[in-house]
Amino acid sequence: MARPKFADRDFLDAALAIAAERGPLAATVGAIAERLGAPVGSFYHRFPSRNVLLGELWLRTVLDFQQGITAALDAGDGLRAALHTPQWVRTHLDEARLLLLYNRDDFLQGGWPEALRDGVAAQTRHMESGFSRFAQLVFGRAGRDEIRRSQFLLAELPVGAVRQHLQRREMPPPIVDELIRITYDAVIADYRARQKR
Amino acid sequence: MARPKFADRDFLDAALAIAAERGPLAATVGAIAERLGAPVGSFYHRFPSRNVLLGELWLRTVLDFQQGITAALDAGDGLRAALHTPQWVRTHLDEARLLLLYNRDDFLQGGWPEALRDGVAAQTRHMESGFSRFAQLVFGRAGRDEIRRSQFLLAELPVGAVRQHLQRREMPPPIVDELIRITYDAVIADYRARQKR
DNA sequence: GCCCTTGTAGAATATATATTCTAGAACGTA
DNA sequence: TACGTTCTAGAATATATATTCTACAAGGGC
Repeated sequence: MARPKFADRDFLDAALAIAAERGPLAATVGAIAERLGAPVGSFYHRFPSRNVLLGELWLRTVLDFQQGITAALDAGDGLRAALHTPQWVRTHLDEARLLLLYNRDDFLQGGWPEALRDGVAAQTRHMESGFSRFAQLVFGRAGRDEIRRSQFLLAELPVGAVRQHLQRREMPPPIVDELIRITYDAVIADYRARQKR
Repeated sequence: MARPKFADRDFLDAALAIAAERGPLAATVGAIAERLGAPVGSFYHRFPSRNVLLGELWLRTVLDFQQGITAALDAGDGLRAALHTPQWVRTHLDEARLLLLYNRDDFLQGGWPEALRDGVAAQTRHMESGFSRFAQLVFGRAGRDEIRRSQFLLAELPVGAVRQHLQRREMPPPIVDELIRITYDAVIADYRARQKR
């Protein structure tokens, strides 16, 4: 038995399942290895530390999530970008719990490992550029106020609307999309009305 | 030195400060005692366990928070109830971080202690009755759809709008109240429009 | 067939943290 | 003033968890 019996991927998936079920804290090295039937030695052959594993899991997840929003922005469809969150949550319940129910920094213990700093910084930039693009798209301008409204419509609003369902491990019902839609229209209409004054 | 040098309150306050600064996980018994200059023995004279301390801290905080919302509902002012969150956050930054940035069940480790179960259950009921009252007040009815909209306007929306500022430890700027107001009006207007059809 | 590389396997170790335990001090009271 | 209760004080203990270490096995290249 020397050729790979477990892949990096297996450990990441096991950690995801545990974190989604019982919170990131429960994703201990022991629990992950046990769920996979692997010895902890194998774990440390793949990952230098628990924090690196969790960090990579978080990054892989957030990248997948953001991809849908980016695609909607590429298509010039702001509303679809805002509605991406409930959509994605419906098909990625476990990943969504991990990503939307915990703060990035409480997810792993101690700080982010040096090795992933760049990845996190890149992700942050990508997110910020998303807000800018959204602002430009729906408000025609990306100043302080427009960016703030974009954060609200693209992130705070959809995540907020979806949270209680995630907590209960349920798929978000249609009313969630409806509330997002209503708010989306209202904030944009308000902005335009304000421009006239 | 035998008469009380430290009160229950002191431990709760120390725990709050640490939790607000570095997250609830950092509020270890050792850290709390150290911050206070108290020995851990004194801690265990007041509280049977760390979980009970954290639980009591959470309960005392949520009760204070809810009081303002209840008062607004008593006055029949739905918008003020929705705007209570940013208001309260401005004057209770530490408490707000603790309450709004973490899930109730991730806040303490393991489950809630038996001794506090009743308190938590009462709090849940109080919250639910708040949603009902709000629904009745602004929608004139408290059915499934009206309750869901109330949760959105009273909880998800204000908490979502305030979150990024809490994470940065900053007071929410006026735009937050503005966004809440806009959304509030829009969701209610939409509901009324829907009634006519 | 022999050896080297890559993993498996799981015991050993280090550390953090909650909790318990033993000693002793101060205040109020008889 | 002697005593008991209430706390302070901090050492001792138990446990969970990350991480390291040692042993060995299987497949591939020589």
